[in-house]
Amino acid sequence: MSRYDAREIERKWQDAWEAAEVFRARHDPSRPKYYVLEMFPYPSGRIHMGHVRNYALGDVIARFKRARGFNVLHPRGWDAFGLPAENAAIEKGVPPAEWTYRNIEAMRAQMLPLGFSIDWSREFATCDPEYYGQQQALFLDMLDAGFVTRKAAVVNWDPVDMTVLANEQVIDGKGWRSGAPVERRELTQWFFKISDMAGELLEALDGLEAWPEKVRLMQRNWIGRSRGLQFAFETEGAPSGFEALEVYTTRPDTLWGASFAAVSPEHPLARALEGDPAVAAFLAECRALGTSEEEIETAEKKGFDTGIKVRHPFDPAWELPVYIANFILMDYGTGAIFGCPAHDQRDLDFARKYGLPVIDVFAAPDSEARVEAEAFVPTKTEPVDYLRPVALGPDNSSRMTGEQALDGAIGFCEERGLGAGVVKYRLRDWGLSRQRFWGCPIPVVHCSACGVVPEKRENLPVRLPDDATFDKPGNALDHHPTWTRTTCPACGGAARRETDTMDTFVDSSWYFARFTAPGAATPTDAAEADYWMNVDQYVGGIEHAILHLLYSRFFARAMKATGHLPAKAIEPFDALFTQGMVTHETYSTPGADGRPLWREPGEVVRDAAGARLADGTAVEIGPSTKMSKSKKNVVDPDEIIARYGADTARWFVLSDSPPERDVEWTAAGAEAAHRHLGRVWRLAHESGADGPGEAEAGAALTRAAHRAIRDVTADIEGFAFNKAIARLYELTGAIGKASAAPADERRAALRILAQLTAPMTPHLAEDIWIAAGGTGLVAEAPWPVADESLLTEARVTLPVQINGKRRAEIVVPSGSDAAAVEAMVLADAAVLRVLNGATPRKLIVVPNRIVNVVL
RNA sequence: GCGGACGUGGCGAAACGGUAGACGCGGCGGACUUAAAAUCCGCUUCCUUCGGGGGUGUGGGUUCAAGUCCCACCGUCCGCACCA
Repeated sequence: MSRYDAREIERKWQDAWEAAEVFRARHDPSRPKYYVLEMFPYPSGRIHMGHVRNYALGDVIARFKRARGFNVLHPRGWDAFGLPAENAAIEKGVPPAEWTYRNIEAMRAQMLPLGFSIDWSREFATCDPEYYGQQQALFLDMLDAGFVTRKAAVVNWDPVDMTVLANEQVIDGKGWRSGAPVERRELTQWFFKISDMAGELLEALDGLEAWPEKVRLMQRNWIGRSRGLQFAFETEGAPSGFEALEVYTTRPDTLWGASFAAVSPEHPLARALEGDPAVAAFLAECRALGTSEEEIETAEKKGFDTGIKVRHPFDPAWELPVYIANFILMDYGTGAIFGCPAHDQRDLDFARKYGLPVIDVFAAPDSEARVEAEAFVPTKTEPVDYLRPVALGPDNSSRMTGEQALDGAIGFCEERGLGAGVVKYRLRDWGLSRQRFWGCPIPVVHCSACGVVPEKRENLPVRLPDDATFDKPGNALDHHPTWTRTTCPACGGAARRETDTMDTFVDSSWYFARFTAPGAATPTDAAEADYWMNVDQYVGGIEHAILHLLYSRFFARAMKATGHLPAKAIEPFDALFTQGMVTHETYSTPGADGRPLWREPGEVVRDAAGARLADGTAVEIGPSTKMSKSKKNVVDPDEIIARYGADTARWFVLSDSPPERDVEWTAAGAEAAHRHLGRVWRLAHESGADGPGEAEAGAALTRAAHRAIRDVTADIEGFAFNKAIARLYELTGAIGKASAAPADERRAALRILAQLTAPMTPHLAEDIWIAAGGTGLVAEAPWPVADESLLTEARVTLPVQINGKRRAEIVVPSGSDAAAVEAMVLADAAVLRVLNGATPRKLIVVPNRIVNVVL
């Protein structure tokens, strides 16, 4: 072999790793474990550069920790249930299981050449009956333990996917997957009672110090804690059963500014009035308006005066009208509010429209201004002057912050029995029922005699049928001729299976625990879970910042409560890293209809002057965006591996940007990465001069190698992989220039380079390790340790600033004390020239760094 | 509107409050070659009268010293939002 042949090298070392079972994770209590996990992929059929980056990042950590002496668990599986498989079944007639497993085969075949240090013996797919059967067992345990409930609920109905969506899966009023506007339907649904855990899930965020602050903040906002007053208005003229109207408010301090009350169109009171044709017409109008929050938000505020009155809690003689209003959400608080137009823009718009009074409760300090067109809504931490406080502030003044006023108002109302301070959360229960075929069947049966009955544990898994047909819309399980027929586990009579399957977020909420014992006959194995949990480092995309991570945190708690995880695992991910995307320039030529015609990078010839097609057509270069099929700015990992090898792809996605930021894939960058690896290969294989060499050059090289050990180690630990790579470029350059160094020292430096580069380019590292006289596998070699005595230079160059401007530099022995440095500075010719006879007022000497002369 | 992140050469980016621009891309020059490719070496923030002078979005401030800390503003991106 006379040049760098990535393909041959990579195949050879992958075989060697496999033969030695280097990456097989074995329970070994004598060694500290380290569990590194990347978010598992959906088997769409092809891997993309985003996968390569995600797994390259995780592999650096896994290989580094292994070299540092940890017993590393680095597994991979497949998030295999979901709609695309059913869509394929509908469109192409391929059974979902066949489509899915075929995709898994294809993607695994694409992944293996990348040489990730995965323990493939633990691989599973969530659609394996062995996995989802355990998930069913887990579900039954959670049902027994009270974490699951079944309730009639207004649900988000996706009319395209024909399924129910969790609130969390509705984005801007549209289904997160289909993008179709969501409709509202009432169904009986299965729920995980995650809202019961809202407070705990919120508080525990504080302990997740190795999570990005951004993710913790997003979860905090999602859980949405608020404190306020819940109280009941006494009603006048309401139907029987509605003598009181429960209201929740976060601003009880504005009660003196109340001018109306309003209920949601879905409020029971509104429904009770629906017999009135006018009410019915208004409610119909509200429903026709659409149900997305976005539509509700942008619609004109409309209300219907019910004629009912409520008494103001502070003054029974003061009556407020009760409206049904289209902007009140049933899901938040009690679905009923009081309106304070002066301090809420929605209420103000509403009051202006219906001629209701606007009563100022507070104003900016010392301001005479009163609310006109815009409501006055200061932050709750800002002090304001209360014109009519419910209670005075802490210092008996009417000037206080909203928070102080809130405390005072809650206290005032509680003392008089007018209401209670309560904490509410925005987080709602997690609806897990899906009316789809390709998911984990919910293991219960419906018996006409016994009602809803859990399936017996010994009958698990409740398997999906292999012979479903997809010629009708809706749930193929419902259409199956025999699958739904079963016997009741309680009475033995004829019964019908539940045909709802589970949200795929359930599958991904515990897979990390299953990896600790993928073959166990129970969901987890206590000893294995105790040894391997928690995930020490989780790596994935920011798009999962809320749903997947919140659900997993909930599941971990429920699994602890049901005996499936140890107490330490209630927060399953000790550290989280969210990586950026892989982007690429976009290329387009003018299309016939005036819209851009997107061009693949392969069609485009790019040079300094611009870009054009092979036939010379000018190509417009657009901004670099996430690689996507629609814009065709996609680079296929297969092609890159075929042309340059896996190490080049790995090196490039790690090298150019910090991992949390987006990285732009460029053809020139990939070329450069490959060129560098070729250079490393040549350095190891070209026959350097034998013989004694020059001791000084050897010493300098050895020092450079040990500095690289120190720096690369620190950079990897700090996730600064781009900086680690910069240090490796430097070390490579130093070896290349050290042709005069003794051969032994040169080879020692090459072995250090092999070890330091192994997390990024593991195949090439093995190759140069052997070439430089290493024994065994780098993948099994301990991480090198820097020799402290080699890290300091004998002399350092200190810049000398005069009044903060750099004017000279002096060379002093490393570690010189301040007095010695001062003397040298004051004797320096360049310094004396600038001083021009002046006497410095002060000399600041920062040892080994800098000197500043102050005049 | 609220919350957060960010703003540094032609580009991707470095920089415990201590020489701004490490490292890479691109560019320029050179070596090798009949030539090219490959490879290697050097230069590459801007201005400059070659002495220097300016420079990290803008304007202030703190400090011996500010890309870094503080205040205000401008811009970009992300998250949340008629949430009572």
